[in-house]
Amino acid sequence: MNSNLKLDLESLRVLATIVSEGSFIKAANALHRVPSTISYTVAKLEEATGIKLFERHGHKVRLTEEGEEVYRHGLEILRVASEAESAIGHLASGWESRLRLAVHDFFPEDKLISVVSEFYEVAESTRLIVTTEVMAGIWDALLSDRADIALAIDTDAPEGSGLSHAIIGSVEFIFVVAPSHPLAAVEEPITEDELRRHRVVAIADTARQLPTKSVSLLPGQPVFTVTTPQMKLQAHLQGVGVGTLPRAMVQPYIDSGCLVEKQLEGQSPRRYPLVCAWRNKRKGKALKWLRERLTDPARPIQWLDSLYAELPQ
Amino acid sequence: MNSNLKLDLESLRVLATIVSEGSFIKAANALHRVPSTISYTVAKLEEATGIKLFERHGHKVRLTEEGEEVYRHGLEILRVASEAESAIGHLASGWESRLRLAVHDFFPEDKLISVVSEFYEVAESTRLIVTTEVMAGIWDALLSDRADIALAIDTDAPEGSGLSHAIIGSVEFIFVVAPSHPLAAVEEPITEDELRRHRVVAIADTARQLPTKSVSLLPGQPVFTVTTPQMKLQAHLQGVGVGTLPRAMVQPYIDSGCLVEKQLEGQSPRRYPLVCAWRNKRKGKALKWLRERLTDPARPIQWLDSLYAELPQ
DNA sequence: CCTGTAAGTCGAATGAATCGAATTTGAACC
DNA sequence: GGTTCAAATTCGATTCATTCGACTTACAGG
Repeated sequence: MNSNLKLDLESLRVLATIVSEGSFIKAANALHRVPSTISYTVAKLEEATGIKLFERHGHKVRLTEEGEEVYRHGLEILRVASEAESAIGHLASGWESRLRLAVHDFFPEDKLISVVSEFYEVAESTRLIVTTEVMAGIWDALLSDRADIALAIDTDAPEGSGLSHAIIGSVEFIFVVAPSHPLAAVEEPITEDELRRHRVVAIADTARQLPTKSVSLLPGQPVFTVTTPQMKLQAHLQGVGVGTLPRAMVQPYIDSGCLVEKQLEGQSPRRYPLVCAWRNKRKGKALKWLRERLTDPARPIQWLDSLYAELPQ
Repeated sequence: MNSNLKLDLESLRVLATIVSEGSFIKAANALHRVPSTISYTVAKLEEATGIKLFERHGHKVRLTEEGEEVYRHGLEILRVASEAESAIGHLASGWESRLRLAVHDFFPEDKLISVVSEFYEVAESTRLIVTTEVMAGIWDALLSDRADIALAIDTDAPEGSGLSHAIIGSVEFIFVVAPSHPLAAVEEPITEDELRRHRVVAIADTARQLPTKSVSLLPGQPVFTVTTPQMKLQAHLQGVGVGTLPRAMVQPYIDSGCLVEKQLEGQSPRRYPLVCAWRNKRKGKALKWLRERLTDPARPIQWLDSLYAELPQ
């Protein structure tokens, strides 16, 4: 029943204007048309719908009951059309319809949410899609076009891949174990031989195409692999394994005695840069805004424990 | 921001057809247009939106990312428009957009619901609004145009008011009291003098303009007024008051000994007609269908205890 | 290199939308 | 009861957007 009757938006706009203005003449003025045009359009619409829309009492007109119903439907259509027009307008002026942000798992959610809400204030019509990735997964997402912009840890972007990046801060990773864990009692610095005997907790790399990287994994070392930072933290707390975590994430537990920081032989606490990366071909305004917001030195975001200035070297 | 860009449904229909058919040519055939018209319309739409909708690879054409977004919005608009067209089509063919049915409180809900579901099978586009009224409230609703059709008890329609009605059954009202109530022990028939001493339960009349009627209320008799039949029934069960109720409603309680039927002096059990009434000016198809369904002798509805045939006189 | 298919361009024809002037209609006022 | 005013409608003329059809361009596949 794909009704043969064909409405057109212009007639509905005229109808809506007549109703809101109160008379054909006023509608004509509002629409910069001559009154007879309004009459013509109404007659055409009545012809098309087969419904008498107005009761003519000489020089006064009033919507009929059915006319009112048509008017209501018309308003609904116009509302939807107007929303679409607005969204399309944004599109045309360079705002993407969606922007995909890939974020390294370690970036704290609360900071992210506040940036997202700033984003929506300027880019209502762009829907932001945030995914989390781990390690090389971030770069993989950018390169395989699953993301338009990314927040990563470490600058290990593949060469000549059409990606740009800016350093926006740094994060200190430290080695922690539960107080009940055997390593807690071992004298510092812990040697590689000692370390090798204990299970390490690693987060599964989400890269699908790039080779996965192993961070501070010793050959022959037993590994417990988890999928989220929260699971890794839990594993540490319960002594299931050991490994490095951002200082900002574990400091509260160290303070309360639930975790113990240990120095490793030949490995001072390591600082990695936090970077914002993007495909340098893309030009949309939403991408531009988000990139500039994230990399603006004047409005730094305290992502983890540290700011750019603290990055050594 | 009431965007200056003016979409038109025809262009969107063309866009949708191109996408669903897969090429300009096939769209042209489907729309009974010549191919160049399709080109023209697309160019016009691209001009209007300021967005390149298609990527031209020689003689193959594919939606751009933005084009896809416009297409999606277009589909949404067309969907809403099509729904409206369908509803307007129904309106034009005489189906009201709404039908207001006023029902006397005593009509059982389960029977009503089954009629309503039959109604919606034939009249999807008409929304049925059911209200309940008490006594003269029913006629008041019809007369003051708060209802289009009504189910009432007793035929006391005001004269010459433009209403018609048909008798669709009858209902027997009987006098009942709780076994614990003083009247339960009184010898039948109960005299007016005896009756006058006990509180009667009445349902508040919902009429707003017509004079309210008092049914079997004796002068000087104390009254407990409630708003629903269920409350009246409860009042009877708990011995708060006495009065008449439809036999169909109280029979289970009589059977289980929770209520006792008593004969009143000079007042045999009374039968009242059930009537369907409507304003005889109204002409919509939904009203016609519902009126015919409710008054069809071939498909009687067992509203309360009785059918039309049982009405005395 | 040809052939077939699809899209785009252009000029001409068509007819729907708009205009403006004249007419009708009813309400308001004297 | 007549006059005036305001609003809607009718009608003929005009314009301009839409459509057509013939032609051109671009590419894919044999």
